[in-house]
Amino acid sequence: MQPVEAYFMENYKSHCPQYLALQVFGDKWTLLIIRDIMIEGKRRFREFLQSKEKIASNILASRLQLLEQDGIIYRSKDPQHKQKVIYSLTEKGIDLFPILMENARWSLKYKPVEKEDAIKVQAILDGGWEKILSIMDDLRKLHLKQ
Amino acid sequence: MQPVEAYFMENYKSHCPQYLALQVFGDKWTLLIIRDIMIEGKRRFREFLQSKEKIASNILASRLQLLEQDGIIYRSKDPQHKQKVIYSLTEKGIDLFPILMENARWSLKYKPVEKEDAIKVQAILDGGWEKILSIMDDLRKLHLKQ
DNA sequence: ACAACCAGTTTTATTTTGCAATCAGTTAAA
DNA sequence: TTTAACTGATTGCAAAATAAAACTGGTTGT
Repeated sequence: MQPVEAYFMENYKSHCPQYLALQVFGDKWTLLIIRDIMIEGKRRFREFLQSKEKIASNILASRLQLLEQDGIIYRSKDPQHKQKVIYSLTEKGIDLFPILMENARWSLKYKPVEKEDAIKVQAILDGGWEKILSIMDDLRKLHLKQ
Repeated sequence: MQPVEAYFMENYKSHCPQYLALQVFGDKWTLLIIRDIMIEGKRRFREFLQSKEKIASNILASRLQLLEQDGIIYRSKDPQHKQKVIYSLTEKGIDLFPILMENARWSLKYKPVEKEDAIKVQAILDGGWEKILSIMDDLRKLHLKQ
């Protein structure tokens, strides 16, 4: 079996778009890590550990590894500090932003979202696709090496 | 503690919109059930069991129960067939449709989606919000009792 | 009466998660 | 130059969630 075929032949149970998406971020933590990168500006292991929801370090390590394997984030090392790692988004990762926004829209309507968050989200939603695309452009400038 | 306060005081780890959304559908199966109702038109326990991804009946039962508790679906009994149960979407459930569409948009771009599915999804995405809202209206006619 | 059908439940084994402690290497201060 | 603090993790263990298969009690059609 050739590599190219192998990619499309991966033993997925189905090739439904929902199923394929949930294989990547269908769990309690993955999108929270993406949120921490996109919204909170976090880039390092220790920063992710300090989120409100208190992810365990072994779970965090495994999720970061899966996200890297999936090509949603990439790791690079701080040249000044040899052991420091910086996590960045790829284009594929930045493209998850609209999903976060739809989640937020739904939560805003049906869940007890913190007032401060609600205001921020509403401002983006009011800006429509234009606003979302401009935020994604900002993320590109921050995360993609030219 | 009064009921109304109790709702807003639920012991969530945070009141971040992403976290609150993932508490409801942050797992491998929940959104696939919603997909089966919205896209495949499934309404009954046996139908959900027959999806391509082969959900186990105990998991299905637990997810349907959680979705009902969350007010995303409701159960009703077929008056003709006493033991038959019909699952329907609430407005809160129908409002998950845009999330499915954003998931699909992402998968379409980055994952090996089945061609037939890809064509259907693309047709909806080409229609923009107008198309999405009209599909949600169709779902309302089918699921919400007047 | 009997077989097929319905929505689940039970049982058991396996996998994943959560938590705390710990690790090896690197840097900064004394 | 020891020493302490910080870095991104890893390890061991218990608890919880999931998966697979068999099974249940009731209903319906023949």
